[in-house]
Amino acid sequence: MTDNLELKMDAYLPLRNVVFQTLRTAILTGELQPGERLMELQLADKLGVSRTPIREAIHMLEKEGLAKIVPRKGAHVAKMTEKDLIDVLMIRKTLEDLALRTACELITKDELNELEEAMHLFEDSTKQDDVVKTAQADVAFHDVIYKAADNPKLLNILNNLREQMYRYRVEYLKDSSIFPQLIKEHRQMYDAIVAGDQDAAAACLDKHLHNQAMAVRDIIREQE
Amino acid sequence: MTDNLELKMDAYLPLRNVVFQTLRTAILTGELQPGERLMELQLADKLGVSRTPIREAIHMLEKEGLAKIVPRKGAHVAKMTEKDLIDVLMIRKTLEDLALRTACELITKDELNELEEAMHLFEDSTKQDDVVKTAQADVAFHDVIYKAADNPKLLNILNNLREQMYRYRVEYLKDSSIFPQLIKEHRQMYDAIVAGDQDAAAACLDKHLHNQAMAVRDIIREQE
DNA sequence: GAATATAACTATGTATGTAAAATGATACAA
DNA sequence: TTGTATCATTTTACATACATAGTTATATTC
Repeated sequence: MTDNLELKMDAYLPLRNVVFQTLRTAILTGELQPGERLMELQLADKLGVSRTPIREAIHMLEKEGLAKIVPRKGAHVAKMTEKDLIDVLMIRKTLEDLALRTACELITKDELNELEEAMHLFEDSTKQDDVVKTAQADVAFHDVIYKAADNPKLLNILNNLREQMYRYRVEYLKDSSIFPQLIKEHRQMYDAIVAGDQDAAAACLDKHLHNQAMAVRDIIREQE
Repeated sequence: MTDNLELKMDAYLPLRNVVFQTLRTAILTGELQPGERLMELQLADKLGVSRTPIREAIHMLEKEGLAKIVPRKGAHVAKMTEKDLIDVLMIRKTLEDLALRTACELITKDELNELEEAMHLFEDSTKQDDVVKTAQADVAFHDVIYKAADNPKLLNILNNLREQMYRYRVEYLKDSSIFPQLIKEHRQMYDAIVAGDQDAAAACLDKHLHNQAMAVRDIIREQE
């Protein structure tokens, strides 16, 4: 485990949330790797807080599917097997399709502008060689779509499922040769949404997801 | 709030799990009603444990969508608005369809027998005038189907979504005049699965869900 | 040398004390 | 009567101490 976990005490938020964000980021960026143990005392020491907020943050991580808690044994960063990937993907495919189609129907002019902007921000980010930023911009693009579907519960589930895969995907995003493909897919999706063509948008999403899945699968296979 | 919450210390489980189960049951049976506050000290007193396991149990309830925690203000039993119902239903419809179709493909002989047994157990329970038992038998029937889909993540999400609605449904199940309809729907679904007819099963499920939705909607409207 | 028992240690589970925030009540002023 | 300020109370948030389960290492026995 890395030694440089540090709390950002920006705003006044409950400590558990700050700890949660800190650990979450560490997991998503690969600083804390799948399978790595999350020990309360150790983390409390490292972050300079007591065990209580650490405990609560770990429970929050479990809720997000990023950690696994085994009673009386402790917690570790959740690992993903190939079966897990298939399972998650099956659900994502179904729900992303639902979100996308709903968004096609409900999306407003303002949200379309937002989507266009998010698309451009993503394209810009790919030129800057900053993996984390690119990943965030990608998430932001899809988030605009999900939000347009106006179903917070759905948004929440999709974010959870996505996170579980995305932390395996950071590695893959370091290979900048895939950016043109991603940009193309985003543009196609945007165009289909503007045209209100649900089927076209859905087809595009399917391809997009498939590509992600292949990348994550390769990384999982390497680890096994 | 009722005064007769009591812990069942059956097995050796972490206290937080026991507390969680106790509170969960109380919410699902309506003993703790939507909107009712969940205060740590009060519950700790009532259940004869310290505040820590109560706190952790409440967080587990939040994860299940049964409680809502507001930082520095406390927790209460989650309330469902009509919009929430529509949102949840949209997701359930999609995912139950996925689970059912997958189950149609993967279900084994043994699981088919299990399903038939669960169906009969449900029918028996309706003759016994025990609402809780009937509700459980209904859940058990659908669980067999979900389990056959062999996707634990999907099972988990579906259970969560179902729970959020089911606690509103207990009232409705007290009206025994609806039992014949439910029994018929279960039988149709069973037959369709045995025949491997995905579309027929899905159509049946859709009707089943629709009926549930109407019942829950009425109860939500009454409360508003 | 292998196997089992036991003891030391580590990490989680639970209880409790203290601090800080939010709420509600009461008093006073406009 | 309404609005504001202050204070008491309630409740959560965090820290810490103690209890117990689980793990590992060591010693003893066969």
